[in-house]
Amino acid sequence: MSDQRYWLLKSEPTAYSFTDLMAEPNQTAEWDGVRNYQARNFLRDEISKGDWVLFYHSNTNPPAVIGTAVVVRSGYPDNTAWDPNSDHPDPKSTPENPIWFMVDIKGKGALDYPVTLAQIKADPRLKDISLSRRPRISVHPITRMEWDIILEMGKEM
DNA sequence: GCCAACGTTGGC
DNA sequence: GCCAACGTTGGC
Repeated sequence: MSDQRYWLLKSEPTAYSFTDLMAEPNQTAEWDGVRNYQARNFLRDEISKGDWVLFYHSNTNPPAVIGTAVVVRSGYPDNTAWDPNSDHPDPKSTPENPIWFMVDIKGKGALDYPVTLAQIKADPRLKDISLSRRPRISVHPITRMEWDIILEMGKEM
């Protein structure tokens, strides 16, 4: 709790959108289905309750940060991995030896305006953002400065 | 829908 | 443990 951290989580809106999150009871949902080891390590080891989250829509036009959320439960085993009826079953992961982890997040609010990937890439202050440097990971740490800049951009036309 | 980037798998 | 083949992500 003492070390406030900031993250960017990607989701394909056709699979799960920010609107879906805000429609959940208490605007809270499990962030499950991550099946990438680097992202898993962040979820298991680093994301903590109370951390802030930028919710990013990927594989859509345009890709953009669309809202904010807060982590309400730190990393714990992703039980959808051993549910054969889930969208992302992985029989190698078991309750005794879980491979995959998830967190719970609570949606806070949409930005006034989405901040597009093009805007992020065009801003020299954001040239080092993990989103640009490490494509295809669904969990990115961001800095407080990057958080502030993107939220500010989300209030402007 | 194309395809670049990169992670994962599996033969050897 | 190397690395080619294959699969996936995700911008465009």
